[in-house]
Amino acid sequence: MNQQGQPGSAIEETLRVVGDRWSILLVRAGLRGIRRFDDFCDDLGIARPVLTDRLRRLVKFGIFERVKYQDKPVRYEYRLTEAGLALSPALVALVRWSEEYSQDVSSETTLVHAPCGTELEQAFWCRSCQTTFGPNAVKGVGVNRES
Amino acid sequence: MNQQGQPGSAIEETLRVVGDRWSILLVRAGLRGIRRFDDFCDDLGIARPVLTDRLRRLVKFGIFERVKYQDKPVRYEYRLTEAGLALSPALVALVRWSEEYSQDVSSETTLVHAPCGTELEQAFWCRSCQTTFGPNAVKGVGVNRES
DNA sequence: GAGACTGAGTTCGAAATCCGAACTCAGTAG
DNA sequence: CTACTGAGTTCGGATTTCGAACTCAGTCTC
Repeated sequence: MNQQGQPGSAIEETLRVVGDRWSILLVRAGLRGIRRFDDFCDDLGIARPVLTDRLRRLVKFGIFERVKYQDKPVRYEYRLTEAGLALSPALVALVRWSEEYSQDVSSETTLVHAPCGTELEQAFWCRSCQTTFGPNAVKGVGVNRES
Repeated sequence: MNQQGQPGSAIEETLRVVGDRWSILLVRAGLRGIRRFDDFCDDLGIARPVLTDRLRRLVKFGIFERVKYQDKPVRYEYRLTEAGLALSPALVALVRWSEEYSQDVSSETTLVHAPCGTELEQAFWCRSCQTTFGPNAVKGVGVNRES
């Protein structure tokens, strides 16, 4: 799929799992506390067969886990794993982008620093330099073009 | 599409544009300096008709722009707009997640702080508190579950 | 103990997308 | 005149997606 033996297959792999219209929305729903099949279904308006498939895939890749939460009629629910929770920075970045650049929709500031209510910004942090910096100082996504 | 009149339609809108296997990869390619139709095609291994469609959509939503770069035979190329560049935090978050959690692939650390070479971390920044903080202190994605 | 209900899925056929391979079309180079 | 390039289009077949309806085990209500 990637012609030249370049690196970068990791995201391709990841996007194959998470790179569709629903998966990220499912993670977001998970973060909002939704756990049960029908609730995902109602909340997102996703078709049931698709939901079945996505959840199975997300479980397989360790983003959700299927947990029995009751015995009498055996019932399972889906919870975000640690790996799933770890997707939240990506989610936050997307939400922020949406608010800033997505046309049409009313862009209200919804993401804030909980303690103080200020709109948050996102930055990269270097623990050895003890500084924050922006995307231009990142090497590896590709800003180092070698064309 | 969203049953209850909840907020959060902004990301849905965004994911309808960017939430497929190729669009994010296209942005990443753009960041790596790729600009021309055939180069996108070769680099990603994407089918031509799909590439045509994706680029058109991304242009329509202001992520790429179609720029004439030569006259004799008129030729156009695709460049990331400011909005497109602004997707890089999301991309970085995804790459980082991939490196850390994606199974199988060799996870080499590819994202570093360019000046010093240290692996970067990602944080949220509050300009009024002048601090960085993690996802748990964010209000709005949903970490404030009310269950 | 018959009927309705619940949660978590399956099954179905129609509609939309995706794919690779081959084709187009304008302009250039030899 | 022929070959080549860049940027697409066209084609038919394969794969996904969809909504609506169905299943199935267990439970609750009378």
